[in-house]
Formats: sequence, C-alpha cells, structure tokens
Amino acid sequence: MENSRCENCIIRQFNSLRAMSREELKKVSDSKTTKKLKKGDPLFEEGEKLNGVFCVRNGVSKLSKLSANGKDQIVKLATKGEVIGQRSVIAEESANLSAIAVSDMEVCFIPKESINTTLQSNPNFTLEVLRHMAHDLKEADDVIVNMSQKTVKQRVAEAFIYLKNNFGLDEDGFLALTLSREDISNVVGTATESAIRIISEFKKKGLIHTSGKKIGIKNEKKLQELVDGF
Amino acid sequence: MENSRCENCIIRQFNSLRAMSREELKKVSDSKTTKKLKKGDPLFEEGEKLNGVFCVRNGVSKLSKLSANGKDQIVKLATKGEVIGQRSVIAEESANLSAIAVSDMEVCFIPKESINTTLQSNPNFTLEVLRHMAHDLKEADDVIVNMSQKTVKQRVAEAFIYLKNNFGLDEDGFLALTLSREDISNVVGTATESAIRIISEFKKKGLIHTSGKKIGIKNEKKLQELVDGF
DNA sequence: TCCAGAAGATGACAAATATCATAGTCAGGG
DNA sequence: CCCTGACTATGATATTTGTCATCTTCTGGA
Repeated sequence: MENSRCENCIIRQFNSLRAMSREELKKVSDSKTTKKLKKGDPLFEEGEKLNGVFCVRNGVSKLSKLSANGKDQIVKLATKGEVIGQRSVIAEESANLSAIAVSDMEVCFIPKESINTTLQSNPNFTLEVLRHMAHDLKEADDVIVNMSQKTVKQRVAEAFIYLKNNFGLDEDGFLALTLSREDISNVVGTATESAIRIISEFKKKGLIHTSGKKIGIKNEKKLQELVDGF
Repeated sequence: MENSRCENCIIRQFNSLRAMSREELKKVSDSKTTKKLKKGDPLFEEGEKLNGVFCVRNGVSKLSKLSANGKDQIVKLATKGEVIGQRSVIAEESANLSAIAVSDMEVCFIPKESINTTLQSNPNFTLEVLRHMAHDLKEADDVIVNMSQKTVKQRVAEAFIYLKNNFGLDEDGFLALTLSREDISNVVGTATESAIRIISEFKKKGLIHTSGKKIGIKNEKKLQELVDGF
C-alpha cells in the first residue's frame, strides 16, 4: 500500500503537475494508484488505449515503436519526474509507442479524467504541459536530424554522452543506466552486431571501457569530437 | 495593403486560432501583418529569435535544420492553414529550425504578445494548441522510426505518397508540390545523387513518370507495397 | 553447482549508400 | 536568342552498414 500523497511528492517539481492547484492535486492523489514494475515489464503497448498517464517515481522506461522489419526503435528514455502517455491522452488516440521498463520502476498511474478536467479549467497547467511538449518536439526534431545525417558511429558516441548526462554514473564511474547491446542498437537505430562492433572499436581506441554490460567513458572529449565530426 | 480580417479568414478553421474568441481574434487581426514571399525566401533562420508566429495563407514552407556535414534535413513541410514558429514562441527559445518558402507564399505574421496573452487567458485555445503539438510530436516520432528503420528507397516512395496526400495533384496529374531533387533528398535524408538514382529506377519500373522536375505517380499500389516492405 | 538459453563478440561476406567525376539539360538574364 | 550557371543524370568506385554463421561468455533458475 502506497501512502505517499502527490501534494508532498518531490518528483512533481520536475513535471507539469507542479502547475496544479492544491485541490487539483488532492483529487489526483485520491484517484492515483502506484505500481511497481520489474525490468522488462510493459507499462503499455503500442496501439493500446490509455486510461491515464504514468508519472515516473523511479527507474527508467524505454518508449519504442516496432517497425515493419521487426526491429524496435527506441524514441525516448523516460526517467524520474517524467510523465508518460500524455500525448496519447491529450490527442485522445491510442498509444503510438510501447513503454517498457529498462530498470525496476515505481510509477504512479493517474486516470485521464483528472488530467482532462484540469486541462480544461487550469490554463497554467495546460500551458505547462504545452511547454513540456514543445520541448519534447524540439528533441524529436533533433533526433530526426541526427538519425539522417550522422553515421552510426557518431550516433553511438552521442548515445553514451547522452546516457552520462541524463542518467549519470554509478559509484564505479560506469554509466548508471545499463542497457543491453540490443537496446543500445535500438536507440541508435542500427543492427545489434554493428553496435557491438563499434563498442569494441571504441574500447580498442581507449574511448570507453567495459565490465560485463556496463560501459564507462574514458575519453569524453574524443567521443564528443567524434560526434561533431572531428 | 491587405485588408482581410482574421475573423473572416477561412484558413483559421484549420488551425488552433479557431479556438480564439471574437475579441481575441480582433486584437490579433489588428496586430498582424501580411507578407508575400517568393520561392526561396526565408521566413526565419535557425537560431533567430522569433517575435511571433506565421500563419500560412498560401504556398508551402520547408522547416529544416543544417547538420554538421553541411546538409539540410527537412523536418516538416508546412502548408495552408498551418502555423509556423509556435514551438519556439511557446518554449521562449530561438528557432530550432529554418523556415524557407518552397513555393510562392502568403503568410500572416502574428506578434507573440497576442499569442501569449491568449495562451494565458483562454484554456480552450491553449488546449487546442496543445492538441496540435501532440499531433506534430506523433508525426515526428513516426519520422524517427522511418528514418532509422526504412531504406532510402522506401523513404523516397513514402515521400511521393505523402506529397500526393498532403498537397494533391495539379491539372495534369503531377504532384502539385514540385520539389527540387535536392529538396527531395533533404526530406528523405540521403545524398542528392541517391535520390535521383532511385527516381530513375522508379521511372524504369513504371512506378512514376516525370516531366522536367515534375513527378507523377503511375502505380501508387506498388509504391505503397514498396514502403510496407512488399 | 551446473546447465540451458540468452546475450555478447567476431569474422566473412553481401547489400546499401555515399562520394567523386563527368556530362547532359534547362531556365532566365543580357 | 544564346550563354551561363544551376540543376539533373549516370557511371565508377569507396565506404558504411547489414546479414549470416559461429563461437564465447554470462546468468538465472532446477
């Protein structure tokens, strides 16, 4: 039984829920449910109708879409403080992406009614959501440019820097978020073997080092130069 | 001198401005200016601060971003009824993309103050803008998946079908929006020569026919099959 | 602890795509 | 009307990336 209340939740500071009034938050808190997910568990699948949104309290989820050739493309990684499923709820469409936990997670599920009511009555909240979505859209546009104009090698290098900046390092200096080689290839949009080969190459060149699946950045400057095209 | 008023503008029906009240529209109409652009003229460039948004009355603009290797990637084509620059104004950031006319255009420039005031006071308007942005975000996510998972050939085929569906055909049955081969390659995210080669191939296979720069679709079914991976 | 299945790694090769070179074609201004 | 520069087209070739096969290394239960 989760007894935490949204009103007191620190996570809220990072997302659009902070624009809700105290009363609105109370209603949300009363209607929300908390879920624990294990690595690999789905929050929802592509095509599913969503009855609400998920607010991430802990852990990381990949948002991905299956393409015709059977490969998943990871479009975004969502972590603590982020809200998942907003887009579908707002557009009143079924989910365009699947959301799957890539680490153990704790999420709050907020029924869409709470969201929709607030969207219609609290312009500050709506504006806040809008700003977040504007940010997501910019990021998506940038990903499009990267996907089409950078080489696989550059994208892999960029992914490591991204993982460092967004999820940090563990006590031993490795990237705190450990992804499988397949997940890495699905972020980068390449074949798993290609990603593995590039990781080996980076290792040989002293840009990174590894320990099992864990990856540590040894020479961020050179990695960044690679991303920028020397 | 343009004397048309937003209140009477049909274009408005297609975008978020339709959620504005009569009074709000009047204010917008008083502050707006109308501009004519010729093919190739920029509305704004990447990095520029925008003082407002552009509502397209006629013509088409490409939204693109220059990548490190010197190639432009076209992220979106905006046409009649669409509003350009919203994202930057809402996020209060400088433009992430350049907007350049790919045909002669007529646009209305709406100062950001009119937009921001309405965003803060009219939740219906904000929600409407939000819905549009949610739609754009979905499209962007789909583009990411296509870019990384489809071959160049598939993307070219898809581009032609997209051009037909969104801009229609001219009196002779050619795609109404004529893009240069370079623009096509920048939509698809490939080298110009590759795009040209694929166009030649499609011509040989009887999928399309051309007349100068104009392209006509001869066998949409087969094109679509190609997109879907046979 | 051990074993099976998954995940990681690597080579050999094939396919897709980019790059460079060159030539043909078109469209607009003098 | 013709010339010039930009766009289109195509071949030859290099590079990048994907695919298939095989082997090794983990890892999580019985």
